[in-house]
Order: sequence, then structure tokens, then C-alpha cells
Amino acid sequence: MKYDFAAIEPKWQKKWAEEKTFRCENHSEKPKFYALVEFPYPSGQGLHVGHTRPYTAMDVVARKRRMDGYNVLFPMGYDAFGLPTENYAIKNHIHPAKVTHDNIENFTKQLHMLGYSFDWDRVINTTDPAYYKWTQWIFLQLWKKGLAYKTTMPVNWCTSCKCVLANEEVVEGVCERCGAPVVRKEKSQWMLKITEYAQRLIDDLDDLDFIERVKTQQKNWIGRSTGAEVTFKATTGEDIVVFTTRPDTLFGATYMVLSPEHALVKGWLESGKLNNADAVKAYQAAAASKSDLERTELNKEKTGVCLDGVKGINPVNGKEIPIFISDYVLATYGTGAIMAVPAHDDRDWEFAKKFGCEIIEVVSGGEDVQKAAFTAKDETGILVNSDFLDGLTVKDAIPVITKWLEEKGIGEAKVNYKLRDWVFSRQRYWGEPIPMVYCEKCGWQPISEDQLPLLLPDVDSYEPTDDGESPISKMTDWVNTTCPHCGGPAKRETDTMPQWAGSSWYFLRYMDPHNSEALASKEALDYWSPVDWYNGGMEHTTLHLLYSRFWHKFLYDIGVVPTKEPYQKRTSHGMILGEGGEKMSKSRGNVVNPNDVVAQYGADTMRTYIMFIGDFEKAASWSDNAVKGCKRFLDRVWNLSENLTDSLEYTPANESAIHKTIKKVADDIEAMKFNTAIAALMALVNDFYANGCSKGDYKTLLLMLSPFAPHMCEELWETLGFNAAGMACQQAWPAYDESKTVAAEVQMAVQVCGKLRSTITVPVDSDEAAVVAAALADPKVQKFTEGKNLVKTILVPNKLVNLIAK
RNA sequence: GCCGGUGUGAUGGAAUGGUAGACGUAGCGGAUUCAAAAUCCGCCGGGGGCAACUCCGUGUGGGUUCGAGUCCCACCACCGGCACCA
Repeated sequence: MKYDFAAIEPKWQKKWAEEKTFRCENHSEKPKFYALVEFPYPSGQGLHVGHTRPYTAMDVVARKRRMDGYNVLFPMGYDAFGLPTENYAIKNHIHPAKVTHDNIENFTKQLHMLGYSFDWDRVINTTDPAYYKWTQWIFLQLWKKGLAYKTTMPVNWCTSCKCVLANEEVVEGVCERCGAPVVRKEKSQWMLKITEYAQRLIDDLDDLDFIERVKTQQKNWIGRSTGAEVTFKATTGEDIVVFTTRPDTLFGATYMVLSPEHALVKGWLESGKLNNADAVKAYQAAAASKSDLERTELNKEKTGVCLDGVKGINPVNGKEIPIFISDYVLATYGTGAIMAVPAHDDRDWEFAKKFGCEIIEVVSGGEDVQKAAFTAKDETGILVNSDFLDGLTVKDAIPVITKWLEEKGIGEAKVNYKLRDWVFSRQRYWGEPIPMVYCEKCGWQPISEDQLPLLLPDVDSYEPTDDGESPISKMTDWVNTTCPHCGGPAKRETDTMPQWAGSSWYFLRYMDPHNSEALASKEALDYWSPVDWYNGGMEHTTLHLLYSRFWHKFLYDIGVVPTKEPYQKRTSHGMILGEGGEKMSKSRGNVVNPNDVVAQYGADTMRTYIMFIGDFEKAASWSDNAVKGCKRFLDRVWNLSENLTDSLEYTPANESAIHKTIKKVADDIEAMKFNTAIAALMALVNDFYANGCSKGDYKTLLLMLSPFAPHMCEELWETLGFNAAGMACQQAWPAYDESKTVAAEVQMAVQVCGKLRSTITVPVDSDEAAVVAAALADPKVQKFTEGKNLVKTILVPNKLVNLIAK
């Protein structure tokens, strides 16, 4: 019989679908296990090989855990709102809902084709009104708690998408999605107060089993820094509050810098306090017109303007110091104003040199501060020229000055974060409508919860507008409504939610996907929470992963979900590169389509190869030749089935290898070392070829291989008549006996003075004396020990003996 | 600049401080075949030697250890994240 994957694979896929083999219930005697992969954005290109790596990996884990006796939830869905669909719809004049529907159909077919063990009764789609009803509901709860607010501020504006972006969506000054330049635009936007959760988002990482680089990247992004806020006085009477991480250097503050957008500057200009108003206004205008890229350009010359007519007063010594405006001070961080200590800060030093400001050393221990700033914060620095702080180390001076500031009422300890509130509105069509109404009399009002879902209206044109308004704004029938509060005329919000809204809570919906009363029932949430293991891409670390942790914490605070954190464990896969090690792209012509691979080699080969390709966490490049190697392996397994001995016992020569492999494959799957798990199975098959293979040997092999190559294993399982107790995927993982993982005789390395000289074969667990005696009997060893005294021996049981001879 | 990671044959990659290169590709030799494909068997880090064998070898230089790819120190290269964040 030939291994005809083209017939076998659809046969089993059909059976699994019809019998709902992988459906799971929200209750069980078994322990629960919730395995999650990031749901795809159903693009027109279909499933990418990049998707198959995490999906296959978690499918292997899910299948293995079922065999371990868990009640496994392994769901799939579609994150279908978003710009590419909208852009495709515009270009081809097809409704985005239709495009989405077709793409989802294609994705579903492909996911079935790969034999994934998803519970298909729990599929969700973020564009389904029954789903986004609850996305809107969560937004309303955020609004009720004051965590959603609308405000006018400078925001990131993508010049190509014609849409605002969150900070997280701007990568190196350009749009994360399309690569177009991002500029600052003053716009009124819905914002979510993620900053209120900054500290908890850091602290709660400690108890989670996330890979370290995810934790550090999130901490980096949140960017906590501790210091103090200090109030300086202006000679015109106003308070100027600054944030500093180095309050110890306060005596060295010789000037101040405000961001060009700072409110005080506007005030001084309006009240005519500034003698150089024209220069100041010109500088403000120049700063405003700069793109993010220009503003953050590396090693840029410092620029600025000194305010003529107003000075600051250093509160520790009463000195009058000049005030500048400069774009190296950001309006959106801290208070938008700094005290400048050029002797101990590189940026301030550079600015001071250019503008001729005074540089006073207040921390000794470095080089001449006139030549370079001394920025060390450790014990090497001793305070000088600082009155009561003199003689203290930097570390000791900080609490002393902070306490002093607090006592005098001119400052306090303060923590700042780089994290900004989440800009939550988009001027586009294909997203969840924001369920808010604006009334001239009552301001912003939420629509009543019983009116949800607020449906996305049909429009004729989805084109984004150049004036920065959503396409829906032209739909006057929809826009004009009545105020839920006073009943008077009012207008709906026409911006929609960002792409990240639907994915911020989707894992909860899988727990109870058809619930019309709540986003999920309390019983379902209690049973399945939290997600036990979530695998996804590193590119989502400071986007989806952070956003969904924030939403989950909010839902926890209002009593909707039972756990503080959504995901207990987070792992991440490396990218799949093209044949030459370059990123796959249409322009390079190195894109691998899973459909082609499955057609040529079958899904089991595709699955096995994508797991064997290399270290799961690292990038790996595709190799057509190596795919053939995996096909060859599966063929060898198949062909072996025709030469089995009848016994259901293990063949003695294979026994210890089988026990060892059972342990290794199980451990490797849990550790995501899929490549070595498959290597171990290959080695075992090589043993079977060499030693012969019994039905019993083969049965265990099929069970171990079934998570990787489920179709072929089911077929063989059936053909060989093992199926009385159900399919292979429904069996228990084979048991191993630790004592049998070691053969009766072991080969041991013999070193003389640390150098390998020979190997000997001895009975397992031989004691030191026996091993040493056997080693000394070896002529190759004798060559190096002859005429010397054995000073010491080191034994590593069953592995190695080292003879120290002098 | 700060944080994290990685450096091993021709190649993808293996190695709880204990026989470096498992397993797979490619390559070479053989069997089978009219021939090829497929399949099966063998070889496959470098130098020296007919051989037995021997010396060298995990980015570089030191160190700890009976023993280091693995631990420590310094450096080099590359990759990823953050970055005028006060």
C-alpha cells in the first residue's frame, strides 16, 4: 500500500469535522488547559507560511495535552476589521463585509487543510455585530469609569492612511502598517487611560511565565523613571514645575528649558512679557512643522531660543537663571519643562556649550565638566558646591534633597512613565463604531447599553477624506440622532475604533462564544481563565499584548473577569524567512505558499518540516530540500508498517530507546523544542530499521508522532487495527519507565588528565572501582598511564571517568 | 547611549560543566535498475600518517575547573527593542 497523502488527509479532516473530535465542553472531570494562538487578520493573500509555525506548534501542544488527559480549549477566529480590507474594498468597489467574508472562507479552508485541532464550534469574527456589541460594551464601561475621554492634542497622523495612530503604531517615525511618514496633527481624539495602569502593568509581570524578552520590552516601553517634581518660580510670578531624575544636582541647575508648546510660553506671549516675541513665535512654528522623523533625528544640533524678559529662580539658592524654549524638551513627557544641569547631563551640556550657559560642577569624581558632562550615578560621585548636600554620594543625596524639598513645600518625589494614553479613534470606515453621541447641551453621552450593538452603517464610499474626518461623517441619516440624555438633536461619533480593539478581549469570547447576555458567562470565565499558554509574535509585545493586558485588568477591576492577568504563559516564535535567509516578499519572489507545499508533499510533511526547521524561538529560512527530508522520514515510517513482527511487546533491542524517546519527545514538546523531538523520532525510526520493529514498537511510535503528523498516524492506526479504543489522538500518551531508559550496558568515555583516550563498555551503574579497573585494562589508556601514579579519579556515572595520573 | 539576544562543519542546527557536531540537507562511494527517479548500505570538521594512531578545532584574548561550546572577565561582529524620556 502506498502512502497516498492526497487521499488520506482529506479523509481524516472530514472525519474530525463531522465527529467534532476536537470540540470541548465548559466543564469536565479533567483538568483544563487553554492553549491560544493569535487569530489571523484574514487578508486577501490567504494564510502565510509564517502563520503555520505558531499554529502547528500550539496544535502539537494541544494534541499532546489531550493525550495527557486535559480538557483542552484550542480555538480559532478572525481579527477582521482593518485597513487592508478597507483599501481593497475601495479599489475594487466591493463592500468590506463581502471581502472579509470571502477571505475568511479561504482561511478556514486552509486551516482545515493543515489538520489543526481547533474547536470549530467556537469560531469568532470581530466584525460580527454579535461580537463587536461587546467590544462597544467594554468601551462604555471604560467611559463610565472615566478611563475613556475625548481631548484635543497633537497626535500622530499617517499621511497615507489619512488616519491618526497610537504611539505604539509609530515605528521610527513612520507608520507601522504602511511605512508612510507620520506628522503631528492637532486633533480631537478619544483616548483610553492606559497610563493609569502603568505601574500594575509592570508589577504584575513578576508572577507571569512570560519569556524574558517580552517582559523587558514591555517594561522598556512603559519606561518607568523615579525622581522628583520641583517647583521653580518665574520672575513674573508663575510656578514652573519640572521633573528630574537627579534632584541631587539641583544646585547645578544653571538654566531652564521649556518645550515650545508649553502653556506658560503662550501666556507670556499673550501678556506681552517677552521682548523677543517674534523669535519665540518663529521657533514655535518651526518646531510644529517638523515631522516625528525630523524631531528625533540622531545627533541633531541643539536649537532653541532664550526668553528675553522672564527668568527662573532656582529654589535652592535663589539664583536667577535664563529660560529657553527648545524642542529637545518634549511637551508630552513629565511636565514639558526641565531644569538644566549641564555639568551632569549630556544633552544639557551640549546645549549649554552652544548657547554659552554656565556649567557648574556639583558632583565630583569625573573629568573636567567644562570638557564633558559627568553623568555617573553610582558611588563614584561625591556632591560639591551644594551646601548641605556636600560630601554625600549621589545615591545618598537624592533622599536627603527630596525630603528637604517636601518639607519646604517646593517639590516631591515623583514617578514618571514614557507610556502615553492610547489614542483610540480612527478616521476610517471599517472598524467598530464608537457608541457615543455629542449633544450641544449635554456634551458627550453614551448610547444606552440596550441599543448595542451600534451597527456600522452602509455607505456608498469608504474613501478616507483629506480633511481628517471619517467616511461615515457624510452619512447624515446615521450621524444625526437624538441625545440619550435630553432627547434633543445630537450627532454620533463618526470615528471608529482601532484595529486593536477587537483583539483586546477575544480570548474571553472563545470561552462562551454564543452568549447574547454577556461577553461570556461567569461560569465559563471562571472555568477557563486564565489562558494557560499563549504563543504569538514579538511584534505584538507593545501593541496587542500590552493593550489586552490593560483591558483585562480593567475588566478585573469592574468584576467581569476572575483573574488580574489574561495570560499565564507567553512564548514567541521566530520568523520564517525565504530560501536565501531574506524576509519573504512578493518583490523578492521568495514567498512560499502553504497551499503549494501541501499539494506537493501533504500537510503532515508541511507540519513536520515547519517544526523541524530549527530553534522555534529563532528566525529560520525555508529550504525546499529540507522539506524533502521530512517527507522521506514520513515515507520511512509508512514503509516500516509493512515489515512488522507480530508481537505487541517491545523488541528487546529497541526497548531502552523507546522509553528514552517517550520521555524526550514529551519533555521537548513542553519546552517547545520541536526540532529535537522530531530528531529523536527520526533516530528511533533508524533504530527500528536496524533492529527490526514489532507491532508494539510501532504502536508507540505512532502515538508519539501523531501530534506532528496526525493524518498519517490515524490512517496507520486504523489500518493496523489499533482503533478499537478510538483514534490515535484520543489515546493516552505512552508511559515510560525511567529505569528502562538506560540500556543494560553503557559506553563510557575514559579520559586521562581530562583528555579523551578511549571508550569502554561496562554494565549500567557500575561503581567507581569497577569502572576504573576496566579503564586501566584498556591498552589505549595504558599508553598514557604507564609509569605514572594514579592521583585521583573522577566518575560521572554511566557517562565518563577521568583518570588523573602523574 | 540604554536594555535583551546570538556567534559551532559546505549547510539548517544538536549538546543538565562530562565522548563537540545528534537529527536533517547537500556532497562522495557502493547496491538495485537497460537507464533514471525512488529506495537501501557506507563515508562525510581540519592538519599529519599506508595504517594503528596523533595533533588542532565551538567569534577573539584571558581566567576558574580534573574537565569549558556551556561558568567568570575583557573585547569583536551581527540581530532585535527603546531612545533629545530630563
